[in-house]
Amino acid sequence: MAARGQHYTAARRMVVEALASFGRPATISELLGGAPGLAASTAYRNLTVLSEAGVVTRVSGADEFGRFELSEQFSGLHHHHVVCTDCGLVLDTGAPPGLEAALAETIQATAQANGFDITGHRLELVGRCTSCR
Amino acid sequence: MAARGQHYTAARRMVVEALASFGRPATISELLGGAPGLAASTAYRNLTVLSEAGVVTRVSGADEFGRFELSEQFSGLHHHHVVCTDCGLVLDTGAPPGLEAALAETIQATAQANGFDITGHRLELVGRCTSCR
DNA sequence: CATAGAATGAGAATCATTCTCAATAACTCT
DNA sequence: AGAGTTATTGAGAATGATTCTCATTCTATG
Repeated sequence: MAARGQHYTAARRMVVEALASFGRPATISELLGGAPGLAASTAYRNLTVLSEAGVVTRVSGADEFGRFELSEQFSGLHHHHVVCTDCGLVLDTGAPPGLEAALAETIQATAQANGFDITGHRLELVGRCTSCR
Repeated sequence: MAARGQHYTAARRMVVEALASFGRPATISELLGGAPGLAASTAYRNLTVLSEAGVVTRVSGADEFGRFELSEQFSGLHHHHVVCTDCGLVLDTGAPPGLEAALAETIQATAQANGFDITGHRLELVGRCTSCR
């Protein structure tokens, strides 16, 4: 962060700590609820900054709200998401080794086929959560 | 479509044909460009209707624009996406059998762990496209 | 502690998307 | 084919999440 000429301020700490306490991708309004006194414009600005710095990752669910979570290098493990098509809830879920191995092969093949420089992947399992069923 | 008390009108045909001609997930503005004379409000409305009818699928890329494509049952094969983190371009890519098998197992396990009723999955390989490199 | 650059907050501005509503088109029934 | 009923359209207004503006306040460092 400092290496980018940026400060790790109180507002940014609030954002990071609020995200950490959720343990799943949070919307901006959830974030503002979990960080009292934080201005919306500051939250958006810092989410962008933190995202560029690689601290935070933007997640897209089933609805149109942007969701954010701590990047894998800060939150711990590589993981995927389960998305509810009804209410938009997003939860974290594990990444089994067998699946990751199959993904690695696919990525290799896809990179060659499309000329993309592939840096990561996102897997979302979509369905309906317990309360929407 | 008729079973839902809805008409397959000229405007809807335009949307479907424009999407078919793209061969990849298209944004609304791309769609409007490919369907001259179509009102934006009609395009949005019909995208919602067609999506509820299962003809069209909403895809989320790296940027905040909604993208749409024909559903798998109409376009042909099950597939995944490659997303460019710079320009937001989304392309279709294949779904190798080995990967799908690994996914099926993961889905099974995840459903049990989270209580979700999982109906599908989305895989996005993220990276940078040829022109953004 | 002074200074320069970075960050903040309140509100205005943007812009994709959704809504409203009067006019028009598409089906059904006879 | 014509009348009646319901669905659809289009233009613009309204909504709402996100971004921008700018004067003020903080941070780090000499």
